[in-house]
Amino acid sequence: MLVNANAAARQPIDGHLADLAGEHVFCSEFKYRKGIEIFGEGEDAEYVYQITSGAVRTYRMLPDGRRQINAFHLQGDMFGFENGVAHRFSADALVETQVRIIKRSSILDAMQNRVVSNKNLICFVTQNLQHAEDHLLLLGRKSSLERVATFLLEMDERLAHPSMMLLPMNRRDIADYLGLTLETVSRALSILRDEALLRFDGNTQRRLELLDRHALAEFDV
Amino acid sequence: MLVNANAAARQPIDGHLADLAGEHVFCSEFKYRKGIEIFGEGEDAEYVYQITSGAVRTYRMLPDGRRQINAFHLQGDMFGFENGVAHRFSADALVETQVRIIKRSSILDAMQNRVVSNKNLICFVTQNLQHAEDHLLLLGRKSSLERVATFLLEMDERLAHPSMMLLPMNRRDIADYLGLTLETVSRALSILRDEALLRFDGNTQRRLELLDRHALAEFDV
DNA sequence: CGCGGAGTTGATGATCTTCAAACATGGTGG
DNA sequence: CCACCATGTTTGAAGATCATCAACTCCGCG
Repeated sequence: MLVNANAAARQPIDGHLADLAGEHVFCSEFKYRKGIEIFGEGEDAEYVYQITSGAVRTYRMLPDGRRQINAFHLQGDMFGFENGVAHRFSADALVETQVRIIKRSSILDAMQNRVVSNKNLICFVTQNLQHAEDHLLLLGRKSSLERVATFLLEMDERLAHPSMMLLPMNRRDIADYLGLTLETVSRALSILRDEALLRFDGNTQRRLELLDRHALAEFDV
Repeated sequence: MLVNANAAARQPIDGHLADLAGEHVFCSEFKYRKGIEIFGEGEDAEYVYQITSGAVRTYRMLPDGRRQINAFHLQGDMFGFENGVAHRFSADALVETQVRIIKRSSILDAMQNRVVSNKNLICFVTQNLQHAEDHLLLLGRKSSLERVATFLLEMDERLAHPSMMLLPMNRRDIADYLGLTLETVSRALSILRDEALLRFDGNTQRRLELLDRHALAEFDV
């Protein structure tokens, strides 16, 4: 927060998770199959995670099954930071996903010994905060069309503006991220397609191309 | 907008802000009248703020006037932290408010010289993040009654469970915090009053007493 | 082939917003 | 001390948006 994160807004750290805690710390690589839980709400927050490939959703649930997805994490992103001893939300792999993990205690030790790159660590937490704050505006004040347009532009940017975008999540995940139902998301996408702002690749529903980013940005407010 | 405030004598402080930057840093005290802007979106993020008395709202606005309040800050809270050079939000005094301010650069220098309590700094950012994440769930997935009940319990806790609670914000502020309209907030409060979960003090609308915190917590999910 | 998961589309309904009116409150000045 | 006005709040009625329920299609896969 207090440090300048400038251009590399989406790049949490300079490359490797180990940089965060100096060269003294080991990382392990883990692989999760599609749909598998990486950690659950209430579990001990023992590790911090960085995605090397794949995609992850972090979310909270209400007792009656309502779910709010806080964020989708893609390649290079880190997640799992906690203040307390337990995770306050859950994380699942959206697709086959590979992660580096590092023990939280390693980072804490490293901090104690002043070998941590504090700037990077704080930048990362602040990025999560800024993303959450942007999302508050979306959830509190945007219409369904605006939410979907915002979502498409966010994914487009994070996937580096590919000509053909492959969404790693289904309609329900998008809906639970945007505070809508999957039907409303589907309807909004159909409207944007009918307005020629995007098109789907053949008969697929997850491979799509943004045809008019400028017009989408107007929807985005 | 520091021009509107009266500068008090420079003095060392104790409490969080001082912990953050060590004992070497000085703070000024400023006072803002009700409704006055403390800083605006896009302005240089030169200072960090801590409330000694009063209350502050931080918020973002869309071009057409829609507003989302991210948080209400009360006595002891800090706000105004940013990653970049500019504020990403605005902040106004809700009531007559006194704040301590410290130059961001002081904290940055202190970090450089390793005199900052890094743990505290990261904890602070993480606390903001956790509040935002809780609020995502509220905005994305809770009904109007649930939102208002959650809000009342949050204020109750932050004001240390007073027998009589004095809200420093009006209905519109509450609505813009909860992603509702002021009418919906008013209706929800009337329902909770009719159900004897709370009562207003006399004919006032901002002084109220929670009569059944347990029942409110059930609404809160 | 048939089955199940994912997505689309339509009809209906609930919740919340919008528009409007009435009332209360608190400060100001005659 | 009271009239007066701006601001804030409540309440009602009507309307819009989104959710729910349901039917159907498409595709992948055993």
